[in-house]
Amino acid sequence: MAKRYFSSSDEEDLATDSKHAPLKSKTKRKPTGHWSQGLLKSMENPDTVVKSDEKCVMINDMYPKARHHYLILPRENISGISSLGKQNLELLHHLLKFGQDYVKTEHSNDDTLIPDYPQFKYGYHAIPSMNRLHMHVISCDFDSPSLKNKKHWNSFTTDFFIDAARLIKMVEEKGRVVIDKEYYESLLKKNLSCHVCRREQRNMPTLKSHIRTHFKK
DNA sequence: GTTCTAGAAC
DNA sequence: GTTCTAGAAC
Repeated sequence: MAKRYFSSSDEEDLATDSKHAPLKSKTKRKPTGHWSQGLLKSMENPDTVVKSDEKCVMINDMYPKARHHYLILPRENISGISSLGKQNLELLHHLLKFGQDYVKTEHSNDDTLIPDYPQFKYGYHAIPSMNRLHMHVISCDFDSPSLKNKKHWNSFTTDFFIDAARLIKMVEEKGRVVIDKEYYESLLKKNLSCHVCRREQRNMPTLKSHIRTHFKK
């Protein structure tokens, strides 16, 4: 059963509204109801939470882009990577270690799917869609029905995905994370390229079947 | 972030 | 005719 960011009643309300109100009176949603605020609800949803401690909460990504895909969010309200400063360095280290420890205990016995390639990666999207700082913990198979388009692909397989260790280094050296929006947006539009052998692929279905050729049978 | 779908690409 | 992508969503 899929976990949802919004209660179905939210959507029914809107549907009812458009049916019975021809003038389409703008139903002003509370900010918390907007899709971009969904992670906060997921953090509070026991069905979605995988593990937590006093500083952070780990949840299952609702639309996993690989066989294993988690998000780790600090309990502290930090809107995103652009809000980070040196005062958050200890937290950033904690989030990374939290994810690595989880993978070590829960996935160390997993069969190696792609030989000579990292099994998991840890990091942040340069331009995230969802509010509240969240670190991705994702297995590198990228074998998932929810991975559907070029943006999905490039957001995990290009430098748009900022490795957690690299992000920490940026904060250590510059005191914050500077995002060149145009540059990172351009990465999302790059041609599809296999993350393992870097060969370009014609389209998504081709790519998705190609990456399977790297899997250990 | 997703869903939906028009029209491009094949 | 079918597959696939990409942009709107009030």
